[in-house]
Amino acid sequence: MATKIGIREVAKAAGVSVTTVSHALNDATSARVNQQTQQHVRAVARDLGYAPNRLASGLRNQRSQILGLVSDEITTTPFAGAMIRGAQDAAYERGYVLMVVNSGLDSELEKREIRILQQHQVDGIVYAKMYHQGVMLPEELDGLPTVLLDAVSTDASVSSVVPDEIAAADAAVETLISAGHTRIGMINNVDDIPATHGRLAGFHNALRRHGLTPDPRHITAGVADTAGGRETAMDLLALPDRPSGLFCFSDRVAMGVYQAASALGLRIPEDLSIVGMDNLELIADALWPGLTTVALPHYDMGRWAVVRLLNDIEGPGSPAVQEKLACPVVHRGSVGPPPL
Amino acid sequence: MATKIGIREVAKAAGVSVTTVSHALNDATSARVNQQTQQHVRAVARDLGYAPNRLASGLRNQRSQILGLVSDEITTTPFAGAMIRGAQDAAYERGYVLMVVNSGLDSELEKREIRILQQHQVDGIVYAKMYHQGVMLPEELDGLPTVLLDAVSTDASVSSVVPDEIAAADAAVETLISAGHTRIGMINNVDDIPATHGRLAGFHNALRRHGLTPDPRHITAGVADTAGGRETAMDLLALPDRPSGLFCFSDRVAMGVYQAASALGLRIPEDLSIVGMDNLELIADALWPGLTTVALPHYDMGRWAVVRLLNDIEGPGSPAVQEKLACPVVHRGSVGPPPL
DNA sequence: CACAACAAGCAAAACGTTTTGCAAAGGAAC
DNA sequence: GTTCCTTTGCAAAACGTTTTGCTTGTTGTG
Repeated sequence: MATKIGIREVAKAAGVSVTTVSHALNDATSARVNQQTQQHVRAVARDLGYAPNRLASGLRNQRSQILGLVSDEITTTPFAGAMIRGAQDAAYERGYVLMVVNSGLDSELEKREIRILQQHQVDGIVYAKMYHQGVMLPEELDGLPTVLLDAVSTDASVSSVVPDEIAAADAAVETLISAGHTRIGMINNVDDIPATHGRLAGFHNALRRHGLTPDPRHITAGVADTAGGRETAMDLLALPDRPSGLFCFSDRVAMGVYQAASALGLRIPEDLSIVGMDNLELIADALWPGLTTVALPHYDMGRWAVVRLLNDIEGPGSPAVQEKLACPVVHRGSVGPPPL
Repeated sequence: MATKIGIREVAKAAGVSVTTVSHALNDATSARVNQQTQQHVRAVARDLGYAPNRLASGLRNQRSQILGLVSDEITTTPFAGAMIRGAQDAAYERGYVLMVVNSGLDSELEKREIRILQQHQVDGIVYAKMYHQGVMLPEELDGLPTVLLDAVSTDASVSSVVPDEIAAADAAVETLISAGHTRIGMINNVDDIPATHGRLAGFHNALRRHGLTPDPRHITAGVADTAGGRETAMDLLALPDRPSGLFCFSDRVAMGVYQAASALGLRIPEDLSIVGMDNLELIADALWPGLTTVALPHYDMGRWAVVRLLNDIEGPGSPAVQEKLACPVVHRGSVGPPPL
């Protein structure tokens, strides 16, 4: 293998100094090099297949062009992938690269991993959670540009991005209302997390806007998985005046409702309309009929976080913002007009 | 903020030279520093909160302690997360960190991303695919230690790790046989990928070992998603001498079979036993009854790939190996004795 | 007592860039 | 023909480490 070619080799081959090569390649610095030489140097560099050593330039510039992404990743959902992909795409577009680290629930480990990222001189950190939650930032992040992804901080000095849970639930329920439903129920989660409260609020908002009053017995909650949804739905659907439309906390819960409906001999959407939430394609697309649901914008949140972080890094000073991203409704086949 | 503390500051504070600090901290180099001074230096370093700059040491050592992970990530499954987590855990244990990059199906983009990883001087690359496939390595990887994850290469000089599809399918079918089934069918995939052929082979192996001959009409194939599974199962289960046990190419297909069974009034597992494959918890755990299936060892594969890569990097010379990892059966409730 | 051997520590070079200050050459103005 | 810009280029310093000689004491051996 020929000796690794660095800027020196390029300089020699082009018959100029390394200074000139550097200037020619990073045209930024004012016209300190003539058009012709620049062209020439670039041609030579390309021919030689020169690729700058980013360790060296990072060292010199005090800029690594690396972003750290720390995540708890205890999830079995594909959400993590979408967020990371969004973040990575945005980073790529700006010439950065992502260093990914995950620590599960071990906060000691998390701290150690953050320190390692700092040793690698990351220019900033995306602190990601796999579901929308409130967090207290570990103090090792002090002084490092940071953006929260799918989480909000108790201290408001750091930017964050989360789904707009309220608007999302509102839109979900609106879908049922505009199909003609008036007796609408909800199966909520029992955990004390933002999604639980936000989605309930959105549910109420939509009904109120249309002058509908929900029957309290139609607003239930259970463990937010399929078994929980099934059990909760069994009771709810056994009611003599059961709702004709049901908003479910999540697609997994909705799947449980499908099972309960099937067990009770109810057809979807003829006898019961259902809207889920999350757009977990693995489930929403697989159910029969397809589940109408509202998508959590994981990819877009990942993107937003990195864009915001890079803006903070490259032009500091803008005040922190707490962003809520819109959640589009995805129509499939689980909503129809109410039975007569 | 106090001036960033580097090795110089530690040296000054400890009253020794930077050389001595370096030696004291990386005890590797033979006893060139006295026990006492070492202790002292370490204490000072800890008190000052010294953290080495890895850009600088990487530059000096020609070792970045960074591994690149390039993946196509077009998947909506949680598999990617498990693989990356496995890889990351293994990397962490050896003091390395992962730089993750994903390119979808765009091979031009992939090449550019690999070049960027090289600019960051990654010590090696894990080349990951999101489902088991054969690939041709992009030539930009020449000369860089590389391991394939969930893929095998046409050129056998690079190590790789994939699931043992044949053994996995064999174990799945064995589960049905040992429950007493003799009329066993399979719904396979139609794509020309290793999983398709491997799982079919495993199916035949298990039957043959027990002296069972499958009815050719019971071996079918369809698009490997839930709708495909449902349609294929509709025909298969309508047969007068339908199988009593069914091995499905994937959990998604199995979910389609559940739907078909429900539509035809067949109970699981009383009338029909089912084994899936993938252990897609989101589905296998949510189905009712739970789906017995065989797990793809994504986490372990991620780990294996990184361990192997680090061994190649730190002690080169061992011949490439094509590893197949075992896939454990996960028992839930979809297998029972055959109907009388 | 002379001399070697060794332990402990230091100064300086190197890794591959970017950037600052300086120098040479050319042209314009007087 | 001198002075003074402007343009173009270069040499050298710097970023924060690690490592290679080299120097100084100290101890041990004959």
